[in-house]
Amino acid sequence: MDPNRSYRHFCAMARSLELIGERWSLLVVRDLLLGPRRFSDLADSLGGITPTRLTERLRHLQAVGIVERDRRPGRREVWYRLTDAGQDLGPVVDALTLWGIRHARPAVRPDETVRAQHVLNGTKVWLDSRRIRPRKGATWVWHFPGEAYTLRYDGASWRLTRGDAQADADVVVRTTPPAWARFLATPTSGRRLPGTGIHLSGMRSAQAEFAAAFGSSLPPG
Amino acid sequence: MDPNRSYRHFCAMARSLELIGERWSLLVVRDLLLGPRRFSDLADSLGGITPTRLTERLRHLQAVGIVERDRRPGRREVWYRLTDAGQDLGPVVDALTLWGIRHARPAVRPDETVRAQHVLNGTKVWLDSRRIRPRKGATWVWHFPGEAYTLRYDGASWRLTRGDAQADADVVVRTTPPAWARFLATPTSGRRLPGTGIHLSGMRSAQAEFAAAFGSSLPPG
DNA sequence: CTGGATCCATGATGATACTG
DNA sequence: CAGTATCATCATGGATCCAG
Repeated sequence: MDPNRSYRHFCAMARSLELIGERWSLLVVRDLLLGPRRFSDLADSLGGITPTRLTERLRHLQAVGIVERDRRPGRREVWYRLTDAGQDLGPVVDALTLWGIRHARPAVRPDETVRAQHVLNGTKVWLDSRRIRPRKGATWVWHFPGEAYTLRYDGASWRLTRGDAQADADVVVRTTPPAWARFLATPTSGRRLPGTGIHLSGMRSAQAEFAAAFGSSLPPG
Repeated sequence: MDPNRSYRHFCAMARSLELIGERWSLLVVRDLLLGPRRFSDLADSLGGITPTRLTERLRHLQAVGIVERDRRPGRREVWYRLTDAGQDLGPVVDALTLWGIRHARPAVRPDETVRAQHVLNGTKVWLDSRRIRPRKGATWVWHFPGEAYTLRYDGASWRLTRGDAQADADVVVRTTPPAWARFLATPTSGRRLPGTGIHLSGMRSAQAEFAAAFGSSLPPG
């Protein structure tokens, strides 16, 4: 088992792919980008990966300095998190995400699992690519059953975090991962907000700005 | 042989990786980013790939709309080039290249082939990441034995093209791929220009700007 | 329940040789 | 020049089991 098979090119991209080019590796990084996760969190959000494979990938990512393993004394769980080098893979994930949005037909397939984090990362990359630029600090919160995510515009780009921004949300979206996924997969011309399984709250002007960002408009009244 | 094995995630990045995540695929794209190449050009610049694998990757990239195959009537050669979707993978290649420069120890290994295109793409990404911003239109040309490459600053980022920019070069670098690779792999504090196997020409002020961009300075006189 | 390990079948890749 | 053919090896998935 030598996942480090070299391409033998003097090429920085080839070097990167020698470290994170195997199947699943970048998906593990993607799922750690918003913060530490346990083995079983990863196994769940990665869907089809087998425990063997996940163990192997985590060990390898740890060996090359992308992932750190954190076991607190007295605690049974093991938390995995990204090192600084791992966090620096964010732009790689975003570039692949943007290309996928543009060229890889992002319709929801019937047999797919839909995770909130993945859908919202797509939302973030899409907003960045569309140059959606509200006032600095604008904050939109998605409430899904059991979890919440926040997108905040920092004046230059959008930032995705896990959890609820509490009081300072301009818009709160209540929906489910599949409902929001279907909305994103709809061409802008066919989008309606609020829509099936999507409920908005917040000041009307903020809701209108939100809807406009996604190519929709609010119904009158 | 099903290179489209789905991850079954509703995730744009996973979609992308289903199309270009297999070994060699992104390296083929990388080598086509500067223009069409023949099968044997690719086999050469990709070094270790076997003909079977290269054929398979090209067919697959063609099937998913990233590569086009072009055979002129009466000609034996087949030219491969990127579609627009393929060209859009440029940011993915650049993001991986930048990560590799920062985190994947880009020293030249003894058994590696060093291709001018790969080294200069690293040079381009490095200049972009360092925010090296000369006047708009600034043009630096590298002359290697048998081939030439041009880097030009367009006011926002650096552009790499194959071939000589002819008369409007501000600086011309005469060197070899390994010599320039060793220069790039040297920490900025240890770089010297001109250096071993690296010869500069152009107005002295332009040469000084060039050297400064790479963290070096010119010797007095 | 968390975090694995093991076994086996199959898919993906590499090495080498050869062809129109 | 642009591939095929054949065979060996490596990587991955599926299923099952196990220790703390």
